[in-house]
Amino acid sequence: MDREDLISREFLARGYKVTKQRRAILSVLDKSEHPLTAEDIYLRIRAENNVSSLATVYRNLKTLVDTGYVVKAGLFEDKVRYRLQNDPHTHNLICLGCKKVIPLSTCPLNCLGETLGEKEGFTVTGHKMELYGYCFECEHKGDQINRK
Amino acid sequence: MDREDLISREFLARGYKVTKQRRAILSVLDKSEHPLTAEDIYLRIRAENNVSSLATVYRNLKTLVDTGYVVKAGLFEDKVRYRLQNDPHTHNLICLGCKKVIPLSTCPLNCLGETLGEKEGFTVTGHKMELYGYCFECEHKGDQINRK
DNA sequence: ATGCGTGCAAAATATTTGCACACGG
DNA sequence: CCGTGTGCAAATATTTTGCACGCAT
Repeated sequence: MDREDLISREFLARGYKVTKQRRAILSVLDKSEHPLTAEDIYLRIRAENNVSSLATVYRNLKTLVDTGYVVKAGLFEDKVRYRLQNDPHTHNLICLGCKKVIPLSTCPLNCLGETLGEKEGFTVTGHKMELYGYCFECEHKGDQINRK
Repeated sequence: MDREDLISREFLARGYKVTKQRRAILSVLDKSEHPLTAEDIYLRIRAENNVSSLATVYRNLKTLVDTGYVVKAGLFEDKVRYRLQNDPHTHNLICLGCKKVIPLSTCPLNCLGETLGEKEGFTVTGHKMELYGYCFECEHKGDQINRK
C-alpha cells in the first residue's frame, strides 16, 4: 500500500522501526471519524485483539507527533486528542455535535500565510487551523446532546 | 478601566462574581508575552503576593474559557497553556524560538470562513488558528535553543 | 443574607519512566 | 547480533472534587 510504504520508508530513514504497535495506532486513527484520546486508541487496539500497552501508546504518539504523522487536536476539547495528519497540509471541519471530522480539500489560507507576518518582521513557517460548527445531520437534529 | 468594566459587566450579567482571584488570573495572562500553564499562573499569582490555590486557578480557567475570556493554546506545545482572548476574534503569530505571541490585527480568513463548509453542507460557526514561525530577533540569533 | 467562590487535602486522571525482555532490521 | 521498542508496575504530573468557611452582590 502506498501510504504504508511511505511511512515505512520514512520511518526507517529516521532510524525508527515499524512495529505492529505503531501500525496499530495509525490503523485505529485512520478508521476513526474523529480524533481519539490516548486511552481510546489503546482500548480500540485491544478490542481488535492486537496487543499494546497504554505506555506504548503514549510513547508512540509522541514519536508519531514528532515525526509529523499524527497531530494533536483538542483546541476546543477537554482532553488531548490525536488524529492522523493525512496530508502535509490539511484543515478540517469539525462537527461540534457528533465530533465528525470533514477534511477540507484546500487550505483556506492558500499561500497567504507566508506573507502574513511581514509587517511584524515575523517569518511564518506554518499554521494550524480548525474550523468548527455543525454538520448537516447535527444541524437538523432537533436536540443535540453535545450542544451547550 | 475599559477592559475591566467590560469584564465586570459581562461577568455579573452571567451570574459570575468578580473576585480577586479571577482578576489575578486575567492580570497575569495580560502581562505575559506567551501562553501560560495553570501552574505558571498559580506561581505568578503567588509571586505577586496575591492569594489563590491551584484548584481555584483550574476552576477559574474553566470558567474563563467557558465565558470566552481565555482560550486554550497548545497545538504545538507539550502542555496545555492558556492565553487571553484579547479580542472576540484574534489570531496570533507565535514565535517557536522565544514563545512570544504577536497578535494579528486582522483575521486572515475574513468572512471566508463562514462559506467554507458550504459544499459539505456544514455550518461553520467558528474557527481557531495559530500561525507560527520565528520572530525577527529569533530569526537572526544564530543558535536558537528551542529550534528542533 | 445568600449563594457563588475559595482553600485545603484527598481523590481521580493522565502521563512518564525504570527495568528486563522481545523483536525488527 | 544490536539497539530500538515493549510491557509491566511504580512514579509523577495534572486536574477534579468534597467540605466548611468567606466574601461579593
